[in-house]
Amino acid sequence: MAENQTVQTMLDAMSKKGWRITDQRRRLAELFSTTDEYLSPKDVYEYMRQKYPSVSFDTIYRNLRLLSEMGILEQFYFLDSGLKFKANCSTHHHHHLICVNCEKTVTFDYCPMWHVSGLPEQFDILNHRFEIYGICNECKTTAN
Amino acid sequence: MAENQTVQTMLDAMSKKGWRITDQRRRLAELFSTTDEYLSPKDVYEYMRQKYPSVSFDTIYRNLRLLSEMGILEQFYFLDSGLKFKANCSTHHHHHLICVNCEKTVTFDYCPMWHVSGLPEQFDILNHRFEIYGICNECKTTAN
DNA sequence: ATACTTGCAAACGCTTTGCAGTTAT
DNA sequence: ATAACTGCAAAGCGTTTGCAAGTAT
Repeated sequence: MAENQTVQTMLDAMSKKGWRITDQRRRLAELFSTTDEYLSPKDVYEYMRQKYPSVSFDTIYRNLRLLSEMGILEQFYFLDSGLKFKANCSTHHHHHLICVNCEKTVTFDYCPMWHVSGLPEQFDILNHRFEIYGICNECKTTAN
Repeated sequence: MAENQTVQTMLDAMSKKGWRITDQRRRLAELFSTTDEYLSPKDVYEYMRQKYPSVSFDTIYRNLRLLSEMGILEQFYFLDSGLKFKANCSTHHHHHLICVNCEKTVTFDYCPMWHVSGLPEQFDILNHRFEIYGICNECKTTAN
């Protein structure tokens, strides 16, 4: 996906932090650089298992956590399907439409902080979260 | 809290659904009608235990889930502290400032959907989420 | 050579379930 | 009276941990 980080960007970031580039981590980078949907640890496990049948869940979790901590991945907790991960959009500040059916995301540039008003003065703002949920075009037109 | 639902409102809603008003549920309603912070199942358990020492976690969970399903409570998953609950603000549409330290919420009326633009046409919007995170005045001025 | 990473197994915490006894309606 | 609710115990699930063997640097 055009917006995503490349495999090389991710691997470079890991190297810079002193982490080793193992086959599993390379494959993990490949996975997240080519999908813009949220993936559960189980999704990742299933994917990794295709190439590394003996991969274990704890390795998946460890790497997902490390990648999240260094900002390569972002986490999102879906109330009905639990914790999921996707590549962080590093290009520029933006927000997402999220399809509640397929969980695909679409980015848009509008930021509500441009216009927000009526906030209490004495509150130090650190960050914000704005997401719009709906049904994407494909899910509308596909019977499921 | 002025914005919250009253105990009676909650109990009426339960009765209307055919649920029975047990002592525990009354106390649960009391708890959520008088706090505007997010509470974890454990928080609720500790509170309930003061009056009903033999209360069990599964009863807490069952009632929290039921109250959430009927819209009396809303759930929120904090990535660092897990699932929490608070009374749903039934008064009118608004959004929240959330203090990342004490998790107290402050409401404000501005809604980003008033101004949002640049969205893909073919996406059916169902709902949205907008939250601002920061440090509230009390947490700023209190050393912790 | 060394420090990091992996897979295994076990533990952990949070949440749910089945069931028998109890309680609100 | 009866249908719903509770508490108990046990199970379930997702996630984390300790450790010995393996691997990238």
